[in-house]
Amino acid sequence: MKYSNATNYALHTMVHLIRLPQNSTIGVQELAEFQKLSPTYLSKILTKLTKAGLIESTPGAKGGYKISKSPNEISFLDVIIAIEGDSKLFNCSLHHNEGCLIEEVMRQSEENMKSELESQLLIDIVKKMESGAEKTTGN
Amino acid sequence: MKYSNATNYALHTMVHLIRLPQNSTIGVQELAEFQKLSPTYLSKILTKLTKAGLIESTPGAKGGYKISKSPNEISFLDVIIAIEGDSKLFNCSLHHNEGCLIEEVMRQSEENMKSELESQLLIDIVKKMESGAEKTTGN
DNA sequence: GTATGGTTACTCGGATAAGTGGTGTCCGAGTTGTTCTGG
DNA sequence: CCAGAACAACTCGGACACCACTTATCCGAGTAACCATAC
Repeated sequence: MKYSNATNYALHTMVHLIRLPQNSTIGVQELAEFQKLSPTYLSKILTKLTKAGLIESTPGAKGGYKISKSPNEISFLDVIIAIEGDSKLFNCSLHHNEGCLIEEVMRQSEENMKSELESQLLIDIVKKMESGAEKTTGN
Repeated sequence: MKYSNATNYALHTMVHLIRLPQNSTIGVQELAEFQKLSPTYLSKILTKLTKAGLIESTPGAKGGYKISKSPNEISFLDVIIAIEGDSKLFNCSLHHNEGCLIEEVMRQSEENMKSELESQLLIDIVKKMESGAEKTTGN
């Protein structure tokens, strides 16, 4: 069990977008270049983020992507669900008479993780980065 | 991101083994039958549990599997690591100047989940099952 | 100068393919208990 | 009755195939800004 790399790219992209001056857009190639991955693949990820309502795209020349919601409404969990989907991590395939006790425990542990991810906002990361090391552009 | 089915099978098998009378062994086919999966595949899973030191096998006729450690020392996390491995869920592939802040958050949320799984013991599930519904064999 | 058409710079989405890991089967090898057989 | 061999019931491990998903590429379509040309 691992997060897909797409989740990694999505999170870094979101942080990058939040750091942008408001209402300015940025193209796929520029986003791809700074993460050292192909623009075509990144666009797939951006499509998912768009469908989740986290970012929005303006087509045509001078087009690109920008944040759709207010930065302090976007949590880690939002981005992760946009990429990974929101299906449960564990599903008991056996058919029990009633609820599976094992599944209950697994679900509880999953909730513990998600509640942490839900409380962590991307804007906090950005603030830390900008206060911590100003000289480095380090996304 | 999902747990593999093998983890599901492993957990149910462990619970089943714990419910067995002490020092009695049970064969693969019997374990496989009650979970409705092929013995050959289940043996792969049992091999992993054996290597993790959770169960032990006695070869030859009248052989089979049994719990290796005391039941109240076995947590959910032990079983999960035995099957899934103990690699981190999230790895930042970008090379930053220093530690990745995103990775830090992800790691923290993972720890929240693991600490829950570590505190939950299989024996607690067994106790609940035996006190709750005695008529049903249903694990 | 204004309108029209073409070019360019983008996003969008489908089709496709390689790579990887989970799932599952097959088979041969090793081990131990049981049974059979010869003395 | 006893010893040793054959057999059966198991686990163990490697090799292999299949399938699903991730990762990644290519290409055509749609859209909007920009530019050139003609009137």
